[in-house]
Amino acid sequence: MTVSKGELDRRLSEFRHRLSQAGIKVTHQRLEIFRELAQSAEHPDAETIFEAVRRRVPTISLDTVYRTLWLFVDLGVLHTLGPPRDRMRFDANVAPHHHFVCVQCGATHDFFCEECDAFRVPDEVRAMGSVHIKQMEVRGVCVKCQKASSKKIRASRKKEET
Amino acid sequence: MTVSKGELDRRLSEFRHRLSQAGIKVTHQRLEIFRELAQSAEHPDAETIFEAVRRRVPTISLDTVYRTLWLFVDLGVLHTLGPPRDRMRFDANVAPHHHFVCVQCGATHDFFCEECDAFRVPDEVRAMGSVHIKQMEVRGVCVKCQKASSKKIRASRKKEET
DNA sequence: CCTTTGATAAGAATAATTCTTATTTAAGAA
DNA sequence: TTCTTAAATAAGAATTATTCTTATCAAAGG
Repeated sequence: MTVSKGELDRRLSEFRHRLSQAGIKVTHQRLEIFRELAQSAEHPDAETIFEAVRRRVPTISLDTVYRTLWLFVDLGVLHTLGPPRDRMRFDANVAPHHHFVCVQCGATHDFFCEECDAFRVPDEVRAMGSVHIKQMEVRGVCVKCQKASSKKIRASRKKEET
Repeated sequence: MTVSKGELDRRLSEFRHRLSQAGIKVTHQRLEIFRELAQSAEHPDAETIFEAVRRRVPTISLDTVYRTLWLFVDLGVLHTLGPPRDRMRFDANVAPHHHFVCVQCGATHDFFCEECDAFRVPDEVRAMGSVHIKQMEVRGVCVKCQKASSKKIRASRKKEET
C-alpha cells in the first residue's frame, strides 16, 4: 500500500516546518528517511528503512537511521508500535482485557472495558488474516514517569539559576 | 496489582492440565515461571521474571526463562505485547488509525474505524497517566503467513507418506 | 527404582541497537 | 557567494537482549 502524492507532499512540508521550528537541521538523510516512512503505509523496522534509503543515499549508515528515527519520535512526527525501546514483554492474562502502555518506561497496566470487548472486527480487517484477539491500546506517559520527569525539570531549572 | 489466590489456583491447574495434554513435562522451573507471571497483573520482561524466580530457584538460567516463555506462548497460555519476536517498528501516520498485527511475522496493517476513534478513555484509565493516543489492536495471523504455514504442513505430510 | 527422552545450566554465539570519535555539512553571518 | 561554527554524519567498536550448543540432569512411565 502506498500513500498518494498529495498526501506525501503534505506530510513532507509539515515535516520541514516542524524541524525548522525546533531549530533542527533539515539534512538530506533526514528528508530521505522521513520520505521513506511517509510514503509507506506499512510499518518497517530500522533495517528495512536503511536498505531502502541506501538505494538513494548510498553512504548512509544504519546508526544514522536509528538516531534519526528516535529523533522523529521525540519530535512527534513518528510513533513506534508496541511497548517502547526495550525488550519483549509477556502477559499471562489470556482473558479479554485492554492495556495502558507507558511510552517512556514500557510499563503496561490492564484495564477492563465492555465497550471495547463488544467491538466487532470489520470484514475489511478480517480479510487481512485470522483474528486471534483484539484489544484497545491506550498509549501515554504513566504517573511514575510524569513524576520522574517533572523532578528532572525542576532540577535542571535549579542548575540554570546558579 | 496482584491476582487473587483463587484466580491464581485456577490458572495453575489449567496450566498443569494443558502441559499434560500436550505431552510436555511439568518441571519445577516451568511451574515457577508460570506462577510468577500468573500472580502478577503487570507485564514483566524475561529478565525481570528471571530475577524473581531466581529467589525461589537459585540455579535457574536466563536461557531457561526465555525458552519456557516462548514454549508457553506456543501453547497459548501466554501472550506477548506488541509486534512479535523481532525488532522495533515505526509508523509515520500520526492521524488516528488502528492496527492489524501479525503475531508470526510482525507485519502490521492500518485500518480506519470510526467506532474505535469514538472510544472515550475511562477515568479509571486516565488515572494511570496522560493519554497520548488510543488505538484498537487486532492480533492474528496474516494471509501471507497462513499460506506459508499451510504449504509447510502440506510438505511435511508428503514427507511422512514416504 | 530403572530407563529413556526431553529439559536444564553454562557459557559461547548472534543480532539489534547504541556509543565514540574523527570528519563533514547545513544554515546563518559577512 | 564564501566563511564560520555548531550540529550531524559515517565507521566501526561496544553493549545488550536473545538464542544456540553441548554436556548433565530429572520427569514420567514401566
